[in-house]
Amino acid sequence: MLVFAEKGVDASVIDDVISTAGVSRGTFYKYFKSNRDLMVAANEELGRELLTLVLNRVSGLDDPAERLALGVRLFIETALAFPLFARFTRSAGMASVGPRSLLLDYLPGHIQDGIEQGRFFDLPQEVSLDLISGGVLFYIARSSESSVDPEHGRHVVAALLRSLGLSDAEAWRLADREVAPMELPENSLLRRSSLRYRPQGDSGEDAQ
Amino acid sequence: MLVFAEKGVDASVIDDVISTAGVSRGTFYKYFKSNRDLMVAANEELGRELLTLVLNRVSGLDDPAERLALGVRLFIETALAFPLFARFTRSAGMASVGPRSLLLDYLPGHIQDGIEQGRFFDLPQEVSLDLISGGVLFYIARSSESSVDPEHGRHVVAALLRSLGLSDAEAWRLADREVAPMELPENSLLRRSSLRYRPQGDSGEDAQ
Amino acid sequence: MLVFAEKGVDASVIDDVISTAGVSRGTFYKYFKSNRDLMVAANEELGRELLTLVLNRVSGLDDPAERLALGVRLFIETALAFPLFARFTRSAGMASVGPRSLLLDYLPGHIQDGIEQGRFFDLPQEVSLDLISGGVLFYIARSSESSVDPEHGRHVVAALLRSLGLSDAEAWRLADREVAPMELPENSLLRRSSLRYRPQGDSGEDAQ
Amino acid sequence: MLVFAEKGVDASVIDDVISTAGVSRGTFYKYFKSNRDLMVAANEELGRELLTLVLNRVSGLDDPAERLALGVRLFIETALAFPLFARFTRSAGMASVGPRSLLLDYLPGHIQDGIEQGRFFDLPQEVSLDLISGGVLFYIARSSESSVDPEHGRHVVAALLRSLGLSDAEAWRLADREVAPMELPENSLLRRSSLRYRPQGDSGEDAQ
DNA sequence: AATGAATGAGCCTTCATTCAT
DNA sequence: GATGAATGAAGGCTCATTCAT
Repeated sequence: MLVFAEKGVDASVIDDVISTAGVSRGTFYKYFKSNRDLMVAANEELGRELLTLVLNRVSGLDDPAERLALGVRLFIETALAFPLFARFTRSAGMASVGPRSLLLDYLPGHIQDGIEQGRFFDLPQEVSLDLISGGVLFYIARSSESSVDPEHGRHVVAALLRSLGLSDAEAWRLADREVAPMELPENSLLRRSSLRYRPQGDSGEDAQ
Repeated sequence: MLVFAEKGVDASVIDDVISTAGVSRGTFYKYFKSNRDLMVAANEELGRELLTLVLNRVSGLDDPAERLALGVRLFIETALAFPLFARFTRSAGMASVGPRSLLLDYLPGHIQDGIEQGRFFDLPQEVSLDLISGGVLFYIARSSESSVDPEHGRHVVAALLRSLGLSDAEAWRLADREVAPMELPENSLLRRSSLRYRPQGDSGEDAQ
Repeated sequence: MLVFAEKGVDASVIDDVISTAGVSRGTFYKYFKSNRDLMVAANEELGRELLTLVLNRVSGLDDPAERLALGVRLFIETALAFPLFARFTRSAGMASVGPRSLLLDYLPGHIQDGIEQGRFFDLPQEVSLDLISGGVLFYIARSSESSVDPEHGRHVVAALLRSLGLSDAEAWRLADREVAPMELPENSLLRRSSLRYRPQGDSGEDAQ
Repeated sequence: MLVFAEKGVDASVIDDVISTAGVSRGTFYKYFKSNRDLMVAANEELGRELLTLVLNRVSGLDDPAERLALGVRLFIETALAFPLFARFTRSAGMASVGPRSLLLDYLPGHIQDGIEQGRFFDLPQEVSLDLISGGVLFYIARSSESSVDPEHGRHVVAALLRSLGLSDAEAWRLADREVAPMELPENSLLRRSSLRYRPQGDSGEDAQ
């Protein structure tokens, strides 16, 4: 994560990876077939971690709109709390929201529920996903380039809820809730790597 | 554009560029300092082209919401009509919506007008931009990976308008208009390059 | 001369040459077959210039030791007075004292005379040339790297005369004379180019 | 050494170096950052080798003039005995006598001693160095271009001693001694590379 | 199981030289 | 006679990958 966040996913690496990991070339190849392999693995591991936590927090809620709102808020707040995560997400670019990603696992169910319960308009599923993924990713990416107003996360969520069909009042009611920060498990990948993270100046050069 | 669309911006090229362009190595370096230089130039040229056309179509309209709606629709429809454009946009990834991009030049004015005229909620400007840029980019990117229902462009626009504060009815009124396709000038970069474009199977490997 | 002095003879050039000369690529090739061609031409022209002047100054003297001493002093003093010349000489390296060079044209006759008149020991001609060329070149080269004590030119000449067989007293008598600076003709290559010369920091990188 | 001697230091190589060394491109860059890097390293290694041997031979002598004479003779004789060394030295040009070179490490001490003991005139140190370095380098360079009379090495040494202040008789007494050839250690860089050296015709093209 | 030296394909970049205008 | 766009050979350098130890 440290390397991908800093260099971008496509800027060559392996040497950086192994030196950052304190591991030999040979060892790297014992565990990963290629660089992208590692990136995919890291992405999946990270996704699994976050998804589990989000689902824990969300599973008790009846209202799909509330589940969706809270989930997206948690995602955004985690990105703000862990710049490494925001940076990694930006580097992974649209791949981070690709087929095997957290958001795409998490969202469709809640959206579908919302439509069935009449809380959301009957938008085509893909369109909803594009809007949410795109909006969230851009907001997070921006947060890793310049500092963003942390309150704006609520605006993002409210706007997304409105686009799905909620009234402004309703949208704000859900978006405005206080949200306790995620509690990462002791050995969490994100927690461990964030400990070593020292953000570098952003050249913007290799950004996606 | 042909090369960037096919290979992705970061899968290095130059050799492909010059053979596609039918130009020698030395000539390339006479005009561009690096590969990324070329990409930036192409992106800017393309942006200039489209922006000009969009502004022509939009400048007569009084309602900022209408201007925004039409502009975004035109952008989306152009991407669907010119797969090369969609593909290029996906390859350029978030860079295509970066600081010097079409959308960021086009949008802020209209959004601001809309807020001042009371048509839009008073969202933070950046949040609006994130939502629109992100949503549109994701929709276009998806259109270049698999085929999308061309009607969904209207859904995207309607949803964005709702998120900005329009009622559903109002949003649909604007999003549902018929839109005449863009008429690219004879010597347009996009038109000329599209003539040579034969979409390739998408490996997904290097996709952003 | 400006370019060769600055970049060194082997560091690639032509582009620098033509831009310094304010001349087009094509024009360059009309007059010179290659870069080295130009360098040889410049070296010859410069040599001719200096040789003419030295011979004028020296031809009236009967004593071959005196002729040699004055000639070498003039060469050295010119190098100190025209840093461009010193720099160029250093860049040309041993080539500047190569087969077609000033010194090799100038010296042998006087040395031979000196031997025949019993002023010099009967050293092998080549050995004398090595000592004089080598010593002078190194002194000049050093002067273009760091500043040297201008008085040391006399020491060089005195030492060379001693090595050829003169007594220390005799050597100093000849080496210590005041020497009027060379008067370069109006259109002299060296004078004209020196006008434009602004010494750059010496990296020492490409130095010979 | 083989490559530098043959091609000259500035006629770029790497490809020649690695094919001569029977080593891959990557391996080259594992050990040296650039071509010049390698050249510097070779020069230093060679210098270290010779300096060690010379010091061994010279350290027992009380008379600094004798030490200097023997050292220079050894240097010259080694160059004549190992044409590769002569050729390499010529190619390295003035760099071979540059700041980190053998001669500059070796000479100053003895010269200083000589002055203090009244054997040498009180020449400025740099001037002595210029004369000795320049004279010796030129003699060696010439030996690698055409064949030189091996006896002339003595003339060079005698002349240098005279220039430093010794009488002709004294100079010859020291310069004329028989000198046993240097005994290079088994694994000496110079010895090993000389084994593979087959001198090529000298085009003179790239000569320094 | 870990190591890291070695490999070489792949790409980038420069620059001498040509030649149509 | 002068120009400068175009060329492409020549070399530089990096980095993913292999493999003997």
